[in-house]
Amino acid sequence: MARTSTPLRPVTILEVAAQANVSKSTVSLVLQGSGLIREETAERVREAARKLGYVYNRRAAELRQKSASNTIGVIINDLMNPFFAEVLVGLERKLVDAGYTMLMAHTNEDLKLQERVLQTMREHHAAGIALCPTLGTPASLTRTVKSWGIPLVVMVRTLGNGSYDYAGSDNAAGVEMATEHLIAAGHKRIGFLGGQSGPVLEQRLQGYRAALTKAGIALDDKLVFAANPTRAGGYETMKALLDLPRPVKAAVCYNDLAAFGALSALGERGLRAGTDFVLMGFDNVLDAAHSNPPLSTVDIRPRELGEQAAAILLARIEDPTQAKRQYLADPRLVLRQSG
Amino acid sequence: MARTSTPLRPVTILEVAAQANVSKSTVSLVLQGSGLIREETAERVREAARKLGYVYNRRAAELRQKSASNTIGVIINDLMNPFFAEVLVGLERKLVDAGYTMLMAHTNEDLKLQERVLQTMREHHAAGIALCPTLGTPASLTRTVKSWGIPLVVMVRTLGNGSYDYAGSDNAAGVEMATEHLIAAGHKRIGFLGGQSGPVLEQRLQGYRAALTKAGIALDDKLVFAANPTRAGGYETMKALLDLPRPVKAAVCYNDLAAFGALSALGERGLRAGTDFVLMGFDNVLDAAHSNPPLSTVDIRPRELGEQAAAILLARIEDPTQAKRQYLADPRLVLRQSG
DNA sequence: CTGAAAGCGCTTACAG
DNA sequence: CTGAAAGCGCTTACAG
Repeated sequence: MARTSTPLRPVTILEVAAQANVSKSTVSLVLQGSGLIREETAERVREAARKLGYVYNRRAAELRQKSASNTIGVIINDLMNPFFAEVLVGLERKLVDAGYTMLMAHTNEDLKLQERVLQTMREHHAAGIALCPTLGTPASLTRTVKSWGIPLVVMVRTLGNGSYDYAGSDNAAGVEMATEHLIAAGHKRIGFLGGQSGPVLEQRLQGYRAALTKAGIALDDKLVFAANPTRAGGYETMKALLDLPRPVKAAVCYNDLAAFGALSALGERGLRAGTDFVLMGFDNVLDAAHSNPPLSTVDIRPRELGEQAAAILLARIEDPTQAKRQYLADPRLVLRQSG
Repeated sequence: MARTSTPLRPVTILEVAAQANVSKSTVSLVLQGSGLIREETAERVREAARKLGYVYNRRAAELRQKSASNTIGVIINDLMNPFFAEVLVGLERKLVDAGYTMLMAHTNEDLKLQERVLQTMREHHAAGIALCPTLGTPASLTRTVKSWGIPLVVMVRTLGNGSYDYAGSDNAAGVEMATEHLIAAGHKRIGFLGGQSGPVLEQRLQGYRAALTKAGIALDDKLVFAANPTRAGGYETMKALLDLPRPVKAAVCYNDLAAFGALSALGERGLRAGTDFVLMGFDNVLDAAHSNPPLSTVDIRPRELGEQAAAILLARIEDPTQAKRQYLADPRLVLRQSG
């Protein structure tokens, strides 16, 4: 009777060895693709494994080898933001290409949860961790993870001034470009919409201020509205901006998501972005090309950012002693309808 | 000298045992939270573990127990679609609450990749798999995974007529409601925009046809435009619809994403959804509340869908013999500006 | 090129 | 309540 697949008693290399008439060491060598075994024998082993429905037991192998697992932990703080979804896709692609599997966790800006998933990844012997840190993460975290012996790449948000592997974007330069673009179009009163306090907001705000300063425009605090970097945040702050006694006709947003919300608010007031009001986003998520109207924004290629983060992490796993690496996406203005 | 954290030689229960002056069995029992050990002893063990920086070695434990890992494989076909991102967030939340870690993979509609990640999850001894199948996945896959001894829940897309755990939505009923809403508003020529061929498109199209039939409106094939369920797809098909010789002023979209693209096309033509044209989406992703204008759509609560999928999978893991379970999100119309 | 033996870090009966 | 011993499925020197 043919052996049907019974999950009850998984096949081990011992059975494969018996079937192929070799010792289990030989089977092990073949499975690892060692060149030490005669091709004829190797084929017989592979045949036996196939026939018996053998499944490689990673845990046993890793335990014996005392090696890290082939998983990489990825911690994202806000998956609902398409920017992070795009980063994630880029990251994942590179990781599976390199033979890794992704352990994914979503922290939703919850520091306690972040601690927990970090611990879990440690227990899983993750080969590396890509972390987009929750707001409020202590700068010492990079050292902590290092002390665990796990390579780490920090993404998007910086973590203090220490030196660590990092993939992000030049936020200040990007927003400065966007702001300058509006200034060049003749605007003097330019709003800034959205963004939670944190390193990224600081950097982007700095770019905003730099552009104004260079143009000799005084900073007007009443024009900057912090808010959650969400559609809702952009929507509310745009309405607040439009309600200002002295009219404003231009704004740069913390990110595209906020800009989409702002577009919605503009529409609600019967205003059309690009003609009645000029608006700049930041990120250039896929959606920006097909919003209503299409969004002018600062392109930092989210997907490539994820790929670069993966490349840095992979290189670090390869060589733990190499110098720290940084990738800072070079911001590029992409002009569409809105601005 | 105090022991500093050296990742080089991980601490084992043997060392903890020595430190606490007990045998390693006792340590093991304490770590598992067994009530067999006197609290005083247990505390001494925990103290020793803490002091030595002991990290639980899951692999060794799982290997010995021959148990599944505490990971759950989640396979998503399109993370760029906020609908799936929301499903994922709901799913992940429930999973970590139950003490699991998520192995995440993105297939991007690539069948070969799906096979590969499924194998990987098998090798990892995933405790369960939540799969949103790639288009073209054979219906037999549910049986295959079952034969591996791994609980499976299928999400969103059905997989043949077999009986299996499933979480999705009542697509036909949802689109029928949306279409009826447009008919009730007096429209007779109603477009259908976007959607790749597959079970979901079939179901939604069926709802569209059912509503027309009930209202005694003849189906006009020239009004249905299949396309990728993306913003670009919605954008292109809306333009094609508007270019039809006989004007059309209403459409239901395959999903919200396509609807957003359609909104963009409408704006480009100087048309305002809600007044010049009425448009319905499907899904009710978060973005729908703040599009320009806010989108009327069919709410299937993506996040809850993910939570339900997790609940079904968790229940199956708990009791592999229980009857098949299905969750079909009950569609609800949410009317905003566009329709 | 192949086989016998030890051991990765845990858990689990089994005695005591 | 605690300890000694076996074993999970692999890999890795070490002989031959």
